[in-house]
Amino acid sequence: MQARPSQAREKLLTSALSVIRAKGFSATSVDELCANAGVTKGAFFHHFTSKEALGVAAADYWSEFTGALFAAAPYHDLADPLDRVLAYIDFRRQLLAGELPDYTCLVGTMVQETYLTAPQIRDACHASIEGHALTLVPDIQAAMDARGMRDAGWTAESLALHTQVVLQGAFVLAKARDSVSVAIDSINHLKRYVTLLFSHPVEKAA
Amino acid sequence: MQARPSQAREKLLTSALSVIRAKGFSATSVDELCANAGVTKGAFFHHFTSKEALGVAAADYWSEFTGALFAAAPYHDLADPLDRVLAYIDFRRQLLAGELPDYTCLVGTMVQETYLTAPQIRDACHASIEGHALTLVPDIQAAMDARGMRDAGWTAESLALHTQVVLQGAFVLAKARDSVSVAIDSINHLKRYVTLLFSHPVEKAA
DNA sequence: GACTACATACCGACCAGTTGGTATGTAATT
DNA sequence: AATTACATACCAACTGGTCGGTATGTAGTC
Repeated sequence: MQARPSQAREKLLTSALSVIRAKGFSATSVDELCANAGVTKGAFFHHFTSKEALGVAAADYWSEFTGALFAAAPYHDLADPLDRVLAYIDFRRQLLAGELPDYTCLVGTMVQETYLTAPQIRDACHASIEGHALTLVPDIQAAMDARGMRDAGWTAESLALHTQVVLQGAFVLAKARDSVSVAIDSINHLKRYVTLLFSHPVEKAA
Repeated sequence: MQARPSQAREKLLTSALSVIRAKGFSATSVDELCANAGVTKGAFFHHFTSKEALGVAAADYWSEFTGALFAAAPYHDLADPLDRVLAYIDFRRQLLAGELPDYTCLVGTMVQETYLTAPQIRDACHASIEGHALTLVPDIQAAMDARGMRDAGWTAESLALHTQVVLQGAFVLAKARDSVSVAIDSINHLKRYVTLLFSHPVEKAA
């Protein structure tokens, strides 16, 4: 389909994932990205019309990457929907290995810098987070239905988003403390919350 | 005590709070900061040795600002420690008014960009978050002690940090969605969690 | 209270290096 | 020959930061 298969684009996107997660989007220069990827500036602007366009493409690339990662994860194999949700949380905790830039979230980092100045990047980050969160909704809803939780005062979607809130916040505090332990603690709190939600008798919404 | 009271420094710090929260630290230039504050570049570098030094000063300024805000907040007046913790969460939810840059956290935004490249800023951000979280520990601990919760499997400090995790994460998702509602939902989940933690019979740690 | 000595607060022109982006060329594939 | 995928050279604007200078104060001395 192409004269030469595009290697530069892939290399630039791969570099973008690591460099932007380490330094942030604004502080990452096009030159630095090119150097890290081992390509020239001409190649960069051949594949991306602007730095902002690369940001959008990087967020999309991140969505594909994480989509494949979680689709192949083992937590889907469990029979009970609540077990799957809890195993998802365990899986997220297991992912916290290596150095900070290796396990933090690209789109969570980018959206903080760009939500006002680059709406297209913000939208791509939003789609990435939202898309991932929505994969949890069917299991949460099934667990609620199995227990006849109708008027719980919260929705499956809001709990799915809350898991992402905890994870994003955990990354922020992990960066501030330069330590993963606070993130692990918070994920444990999250798992305890979900367990309590489904073990407690249903309370009437206020 | 001084020849002329330094107006430029104060104006620069005030500007820094709003501009950095809107655009991020890296994307905020010294020139822009000066223009926003109505001072010259000479004044900037008279008061701050570098842009990074301003970042540190802004984080410290933020700590003072928020310290005064929460010290004067009404949730301290309640008699029961658990009520104080829950009222703190309510207070945080009430603060989510106005536009996004008005209620988001300066140090949470800054630390994401600087945790690897500017350790001094990271440390100042860390101190700000940590210092605030620690103000919650005595009330949480008192609530635990009142219920004889010894081996709960979590500590007062970890729960205090978890509240900050939820808040920071809520800001991230609010920016991504350009909507405050997801933040409110997550704070409600947090309050529900704390309520459940203290209403549930103590479980043995695994 | 006038003079000296000095400190602080601020100004704005200027600098070298970097920024995102462009214009033009070339080599391989179809 | 046309298209794609790069490479090289280059640019105007902007970056953080410097520097000489000025205006305005305070403190001590006489």
